[in-house]
Amino acid sequence: MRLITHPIKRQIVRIHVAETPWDLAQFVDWVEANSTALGFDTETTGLDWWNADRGFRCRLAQFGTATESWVLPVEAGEDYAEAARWALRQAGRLIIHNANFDLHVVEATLGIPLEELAPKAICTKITAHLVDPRAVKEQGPGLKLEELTKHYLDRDLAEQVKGSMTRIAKAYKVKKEDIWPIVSLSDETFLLYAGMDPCLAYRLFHLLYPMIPLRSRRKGLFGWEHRLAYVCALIERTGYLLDAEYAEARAAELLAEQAKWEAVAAEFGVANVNSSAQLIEAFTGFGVRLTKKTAKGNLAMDAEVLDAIDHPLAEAVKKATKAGKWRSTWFERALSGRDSKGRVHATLNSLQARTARMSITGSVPAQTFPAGTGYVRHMFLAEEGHVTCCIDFANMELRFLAAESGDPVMRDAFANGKDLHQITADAAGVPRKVGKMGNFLIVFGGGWKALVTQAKVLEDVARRTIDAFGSTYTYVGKLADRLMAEARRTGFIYTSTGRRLPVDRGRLYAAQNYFIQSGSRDITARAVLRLHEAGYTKWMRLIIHDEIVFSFPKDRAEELMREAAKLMQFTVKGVEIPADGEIGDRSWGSVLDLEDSKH
DNA sequence: AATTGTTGCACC
DNA sequence: AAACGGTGCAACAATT
Repeated sequence: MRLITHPIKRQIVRIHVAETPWDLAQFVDWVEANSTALGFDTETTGLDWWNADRGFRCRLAQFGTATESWVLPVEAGEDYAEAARWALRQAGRLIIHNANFDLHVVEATLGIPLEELAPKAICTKITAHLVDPRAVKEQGPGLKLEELTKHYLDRDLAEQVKGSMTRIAKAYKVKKEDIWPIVSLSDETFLLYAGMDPCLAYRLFHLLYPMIPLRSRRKGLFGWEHRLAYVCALIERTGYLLDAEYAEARAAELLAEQAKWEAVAAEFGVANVNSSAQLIEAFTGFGVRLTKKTAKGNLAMDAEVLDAIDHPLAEAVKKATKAGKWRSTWFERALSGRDSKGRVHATLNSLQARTARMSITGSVPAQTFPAGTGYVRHMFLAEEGHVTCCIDFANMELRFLAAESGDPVMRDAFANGKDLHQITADAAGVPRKVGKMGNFLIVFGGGWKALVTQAKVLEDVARRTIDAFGSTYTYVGKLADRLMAEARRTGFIYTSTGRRLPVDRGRLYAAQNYFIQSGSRDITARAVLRLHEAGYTKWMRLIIHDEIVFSFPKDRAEELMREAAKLMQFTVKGVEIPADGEIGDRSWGSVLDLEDSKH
């Protein structure tokens, strides 16, 4: 056994590294003495846990308390893997940073199912988010283990740990992302880094849990965020069946399109259509006067600028960059993320944004798939004998606003099927489209200036629309005032689920948006939990803000859709937030085609 | 040569 | 008086 010692906050941590199977007897004694709760972490060859049948490996499994940890080289032999399995089952609680990842790793490489460990897992990322959801760039503590260590535990240690893998990668002369499969299991720095992590997670949990606001705990947020994360892990594990033939055909088609327009750009002397610098030079040379600036004060070269330029180069650039982006971001990304069974596994970050909104990352960045067309979504297939079904909430954010503000005009509009956008438009004497934009702008916390740029209307029209909103839905303003007053006084607002959200004092107007966005996310979250309890998880494929995508057996699809929509439907303070479903053929894209053909 | 910052664009 | 909220990813440019 090898012993490495290192302080956290001047308190020595003893890291035990098992080197022979004989060391495991001592590990067993230690686990038995500390089995109530153990910090846990793994070091792996990468992030692609779904590739355990073709190269993905778990290299180390680490267990820890506040002052001691054990590092088991599970890659080096079945004895270590068996000991790790035993300890995982022995522990009353497992404290893990970003638990879903390690639970996937354990299932895929050590064979303990999610179903067995998830109920006793505690995620420090969730815990930290309930205390303070802000990222570092928002002047918050952040949510990564290193960031949390720096903010809450030991600044110097965090800096050291942060740099350690970069230094090892340098020594091996490889990129940082390529170091994980090759770093030696006897590398002292790597073992220190690995052995420290479960101790950090253990300490963070004990420090942070009491800091979760009482109101959050009373509403059971800690528990249901963990159950939601578990459902997301199950959905991630199932993955989504990819139509590789379709994806490859589209990728090829887009590559040809891209090449065609790049050739046109080349004729005008632009070698790289993605280079703003080259384009600025070329257009300036043609005598085009560029004025729009970027955030940093440089000349902008975006779609708006290009749209205003009447020159064949502008057209070619737009077409070439779009084809290139769609090819690489959607089709090639999905194709390269396939597992051995042709499925792709998105990462569903169940508690991500400052407002708690979920994010979807990895090979299926589904939240940003082009809307209004099935072109990209066609590559995702329901199972054999199944059809795709999409159920989404109707006007969730505005209905939520109507409910929480209690505004009688808004409530009446929704209760009696009136056209809310038309009501706003009529009150301002503007077209319905402008009224609609105004309604959504209020949700975002925007003002008349934003309406000018977005709706391309004159200043007085924009002012009139915003004013009309205020005088028509008077209770909305009252809610905003209450939230801003709370934020000004305390720096926070509380949502109706007991979530505490920090509001920057210089951007108090954002309080209303946080309240609506977060409350809406929590409705979707609870809908997912209801669906899970009713046995729908095996059919769920993705959760996208206010929409859930399912793969239903074809012969029961109608019945399951009706039942699922009923489960999702929510009533907030007497206001219904209905959920409506659509059934397509096998591909997700077919659901959109169906909608198109109806209109 | 690898990492970090900037820009642009896809969405709710 | 006015205040556009929240994401992820690719490519290029600048920095280390």
